[in-house]
Amino acid sequence: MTGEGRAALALDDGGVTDAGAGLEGGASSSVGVGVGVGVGSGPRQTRRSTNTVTLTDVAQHARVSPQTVSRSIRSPELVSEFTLERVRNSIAETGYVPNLAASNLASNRSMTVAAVIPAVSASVFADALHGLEEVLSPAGYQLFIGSTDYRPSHEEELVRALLGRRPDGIFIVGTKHSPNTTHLLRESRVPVVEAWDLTDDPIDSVVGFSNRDAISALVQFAVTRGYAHPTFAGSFQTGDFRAIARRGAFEDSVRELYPGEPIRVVDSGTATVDFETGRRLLDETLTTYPETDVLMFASDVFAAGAVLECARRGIRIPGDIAITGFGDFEISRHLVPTLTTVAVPNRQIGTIAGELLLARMTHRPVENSELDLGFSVVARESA
Amino acid sequence: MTGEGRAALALDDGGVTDAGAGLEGGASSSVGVGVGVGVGSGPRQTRRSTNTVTLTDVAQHARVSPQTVSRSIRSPELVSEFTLERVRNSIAETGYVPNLAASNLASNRSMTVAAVIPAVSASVFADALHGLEEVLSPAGYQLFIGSTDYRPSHEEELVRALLGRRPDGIFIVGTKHSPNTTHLLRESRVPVVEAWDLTDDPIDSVVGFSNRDAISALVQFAVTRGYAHPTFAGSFQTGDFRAIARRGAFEDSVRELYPGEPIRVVDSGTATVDFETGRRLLDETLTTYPETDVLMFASDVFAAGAVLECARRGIRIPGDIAITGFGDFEISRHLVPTLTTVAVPNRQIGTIAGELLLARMTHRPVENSELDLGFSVVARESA
DNA sequence: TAGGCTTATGTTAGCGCTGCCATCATCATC
DNA sequence: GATGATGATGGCAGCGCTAACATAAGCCTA
Repeated sequence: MTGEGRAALALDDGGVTDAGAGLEGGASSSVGVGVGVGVGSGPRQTRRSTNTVTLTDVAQHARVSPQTVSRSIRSPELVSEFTLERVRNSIAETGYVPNLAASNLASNRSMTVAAVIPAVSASVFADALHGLEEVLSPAGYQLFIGSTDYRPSHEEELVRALLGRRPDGIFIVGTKHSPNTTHLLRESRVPVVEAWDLTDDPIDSVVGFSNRDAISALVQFAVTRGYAHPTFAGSFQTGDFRAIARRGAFEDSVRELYPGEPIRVVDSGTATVDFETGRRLLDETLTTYPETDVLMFASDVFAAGAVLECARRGIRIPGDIAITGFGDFEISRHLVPTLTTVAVPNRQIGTIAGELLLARMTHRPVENSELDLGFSVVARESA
Repeated sequence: MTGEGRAALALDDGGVTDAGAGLEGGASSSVGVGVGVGVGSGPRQTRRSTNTVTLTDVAQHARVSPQTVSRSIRSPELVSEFTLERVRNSIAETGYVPNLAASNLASNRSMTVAAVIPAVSASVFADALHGLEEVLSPAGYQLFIGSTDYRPSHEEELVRALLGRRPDGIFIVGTKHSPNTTHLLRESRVPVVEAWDLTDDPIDSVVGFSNRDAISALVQFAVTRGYAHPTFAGSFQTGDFRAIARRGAFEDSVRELYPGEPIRVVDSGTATVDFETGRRLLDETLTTYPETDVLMFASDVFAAGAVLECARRGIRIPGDIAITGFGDFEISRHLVPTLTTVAVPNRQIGTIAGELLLARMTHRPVENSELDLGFSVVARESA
């Protein structure tokens, strides 16, 4: 360890008080609107604490009615060229920033979409969010993100809080929710897209693929390649219904396709999805089920950790043991050996969900609101 | 390729119209509030389009005033046990979800924090977001996320839109912004934390580390280890000021520490930060600057791509060429060989920024609002 | 030139909530 | 028993904006 950067923490109580914000910047600001300073005669002093510029201020400055300013912003085609010009100048000169909370309240549209995901830092969901944003942002919608950390109890609380913001649409990962969550979402009358899995009983719309079928296909693949002793490894924490579905699919498939073969599953419990856990899962597999000839991981991340560990230990893949992953992350086609896995349309889940929501929110007809985006088994060197 | 999941797209106009949401769920809903359906005598029909339950509905149901319901939610300690109980029941029975837009408007606090980041899918920022959320969520704040895609023009537009939601705090990556963006943020009078770099002229607060010093330390490290011909590789697109700062630091350090040595930089331009680009950068380095004995990447992702490519080609690390990264991603300590890199407090940037914002938003005094969290060079096998 | 149509702007009344104050009952204090 | 302090609740107005209607001016047609 060379070079250690300076560090200087220290928060919470101390001497220096909050400063900084009150700098009263450049030339273009502050109309002469003397509100907020008890002007004397009025029946009661106004409540405006922050002396921000309002639509009315802009209207006065441009010598038009507030409504005209509102129109200039929301539907400029209804306003004459001349007036529009004046209003625009006033907006620039006053530094007006519309208060969307007020707009939301008055118009009953928030121009937001709420996204409920298990974890922001999981790249698969980040990809989907990216896709969502890509579609919604140009249409003027903003994304509200909440993460559940795979805790169903937290999900309900979160959904409740997000609904409080009156989003125009909701994107939620997973198709299994608590009864209350489902009820809340149904009652909200807001377009909802459930993602990442399929279900017979959607709240509204679904965009995903069958986690069960994907694993079945992978087991089928193992059969075709002649592997005799498959083991499944992953972390199956209570709230991660997709991982649990995959595990169930593995068990069923093995029963069906490997009659007589014992069902081997290695579970890391609540461990995070990272390379380290992949190594540990490999380790546990090798000691617990040394007969394993194909080790199927519930995520490419685990698989990658295992592949790297094998490289370190000199275990040959697929010679000594074959390895498969799930997700087709970018790393998988760069590993040595490259990783056999299941490709899943992460990004596309986001974009398609976004388009679906957009159609719903603008009351455009939607042909199909239960979309199976499919998956594909990607055969590479590791199996 | 085996097993191809079914797919069934098709959006936009078609026959079937929007259905689904209007299921009028379980037993516990709908008070007898006959609004929304022109009731006849009133001077004008009300505007309430969605017949959602309001605070007034709950109040009527509980036979108390709206104010008491509001209090029961926001400061229950002011309400008697008996009343509280009744109100809580009414809330549950009516399925009331508070409208936070109205609350925001009336109270002038939105209980939201806006986060402006270059890209959601970049794991470093996802980590910071995670940290932010971890701190803000328990305090009741929600996160509004906007991504700029490294386009400064987009940043301004985004900040404007986010300010429209009247966040109580703002987290923004980077310390270099357009004059307009800076002006907007200053004028907003909202606590702002700029992150991921340091600056002499912050808008308000800063939490980060010196990208320049980090690279200098790394070059210094290269000197100590006896490397003679360093090359820097990365993608330095226009809006990524941190990458550009690192590049500049590399150039300056080489001038200082390797007098007479030419400055070797390989630039992949606007290429995305992924393993593939890392491989290409390695390739370009080997052909353009074959004399390179230590190749320093602007990100661990590039470095990992290069390390894997070397494994494939049989290039020995650090024997034939030494490699360093930046960021200390999880993969770096699992690669073979493990990667020498610079550890940067991603997650911590988020948590510290969150605490800072929280202090500011609750008007607690803050001792130091310019925090250098430091970095550390992590020496591993690859160099 | 009256009547209707179109276009541009203004007026009014809330959207659902909370800040501020007023009110009223209860209790301790002198 | 009058006084004030305390606790619990209600009334009123207004946050900043927009839907819905009203109005005014210009234009066309017969």
